[in-house]
Formats: sequence, structure tokens, C-alpha cells
Amino acid sequence: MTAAASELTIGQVCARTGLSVHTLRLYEREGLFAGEVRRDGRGRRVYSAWDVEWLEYCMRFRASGMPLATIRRFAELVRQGVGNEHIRLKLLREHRDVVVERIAELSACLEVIDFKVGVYEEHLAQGNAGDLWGPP
Amino acid sequence: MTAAASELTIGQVCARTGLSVHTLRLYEREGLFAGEVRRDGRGRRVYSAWDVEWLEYCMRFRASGMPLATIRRFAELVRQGVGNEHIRLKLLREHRDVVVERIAELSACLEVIDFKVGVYEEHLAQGNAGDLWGPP
DNA sequence: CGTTGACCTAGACCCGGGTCGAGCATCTAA
DNA sequence: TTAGATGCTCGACCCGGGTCTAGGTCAACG
Repeated sequence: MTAAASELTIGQVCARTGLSVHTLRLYEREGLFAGEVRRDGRGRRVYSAWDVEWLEYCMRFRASGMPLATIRRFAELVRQGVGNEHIRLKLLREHRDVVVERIAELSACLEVIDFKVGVYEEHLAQGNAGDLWGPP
Repeated sequence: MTAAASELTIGQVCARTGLSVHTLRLYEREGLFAGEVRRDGRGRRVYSAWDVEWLEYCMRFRASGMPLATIRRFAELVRQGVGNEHIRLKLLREHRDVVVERIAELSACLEVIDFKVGVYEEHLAQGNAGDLWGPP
């Protein structure tokens, strides 16, 4: 029989999150979890539903460029429990700003790339001879 | 006296681009330049204005997440000269798509982060007790 | 003169973030 | 009962992208 739906093995968590077992164990070693990952009688990891929820946030943080070290700091704050919410908020806001910045940077790059794409399109459209972008 | 404005030393290029000498030399070794970097009589690098222009594009590519290997492929195409513009265009378009994707991903992350920021703000605003985001 | 500063090469090192493998334990199904 | 999954730990490895060092050349300045 299977355990309660919120008692997941590492393999199940992999399946749900797309992370590899290796990565999951790495994250644990690196202290990214906001609560000790429990073990069953045989020493195997047991993840709860909220461990997974937390992981999903971690994945968002990663996908938005937050380094593991920052996630660890955040996790530590959560582990310490009630009372430091303003610090957590500060951290989140700082990361938010980084992400906004990054989007702006990418958008600026995109404009440049689009410009160059336009140049090439035009060049090709008119079967233009002569090198685009070569030494003068 | 100084050389023509378009004949730059590596140090001058660093100053103009913000890249370190190390990085500039690395980029050259890695074949990122679209034209051989010339040398003066003493073996010192001499950069032309368009080398710098090219570098500026490279920096945009990097900033938008293009790996060095891809920049190298692009540079090779340019080095080969006239005739492969459609391939270059394809490469640029593919990268463009990657960037657009990435912006979308970041925007999605931003929403999640903003949501969590909102949760914390509310929590703090009402001096709420009880842990936000702790094991149930 | 000698020292200072900009440059050269080759190669080592570093960091972040995984990814993999060896060697072992346990459960399950054929 | 034995093979196959699945899990465990620990430590090695890998990759991308720099960054730094040692040891050397040269020109110009005081």
C-alpha cells in the first residue's frame, strides 16, 4: 500500500518537480530546504506536500537567477520561524528588483538583436551583394 | 603621438568596453572575433574600430545569455565572408527566440515573486501573528 | 641608467551549479 | 532465491566563463 499522498519519496518528488535525485540531495546538503527533510525508518527521505511547495518556489527563484546561497539565506530565515518576516520581505523585494532589472536588460538586448535581424532581412530581401559586417 | 583613433591598444579597448584584458584575450583565443586581431611590430594587439563594434555586439549577445560557443559560430560565419547571410540570420533569429522565451520565463517568475511579496506585505501590515510559510 | 608601466604567453586556479559513480541496503516480483 | 528497482552516502568529475600568476619584452620617463 502507498503512504498518504503528502508523504513522498525522492523519486516521486523528482517526477513532480523535474529535478533529478542528485539535485534534490544537493539542495538538501546546501541547506535550501526550509524544514529538515524527514527520513523514514530506513533512512530514506520523506517529503511532505509543503516541502514540495517550497521546492516549487525554490525552482522559481532559481529560474529567475537567484543563487543557491540566497535561497539558503531565505530558507534559514524561514527555519528560524516567526519574527523575521520583514527580513524575508526585504530579501524578496531585492530579488524582485534584480529580476526587473534583468528583464530590462534582456529587453534592451532584444532591441539590438531585432535591429540586426532587420538589417539581415533587408540585405537578403534585396539580394544585396557586399559583406554586411566585415572589416571595412 | 597617438595612433589613429581606430587603432586601439588592448588597454584602450578595456576602457571602452569594460571588459578585462584577460577576458579580451580569452575571447580571442576562443575565436569570438570576426576578424583576426592584428598585431603591431612588437606583437601587441591592435584593435580597429570595427573590432570594438563587433565586441559590443558580442557583449550584447553575452548579456542576453548567448554562450561563447554560439558567438564563435557566428563569428566563423562572418569570417567566411559573403554568402552565408541566411545562416547568420537563422542563428540570430534563434537567439532572438531564446531571449523572448527567457523574458517570458522571468516575467512568470516575477508574478510569483510579486505574489509572495504581497503576502508578506499584508502579513506585516496587519501585525499578523502565526508563521507564514512554515510546516503545517 | 634604472625603474615603471603596458603589454605578451602559457597555464593554473576558481566558482557556481550540477552530474555521475562506486559500493551498499532494502524491498518486491518472477 | 535471485534479479531489478529504488534508495543511501561520499566523493569525484564536468562545464562555462572567467580571473590570476609567473616570467618575459619593450619603450619611455626622471
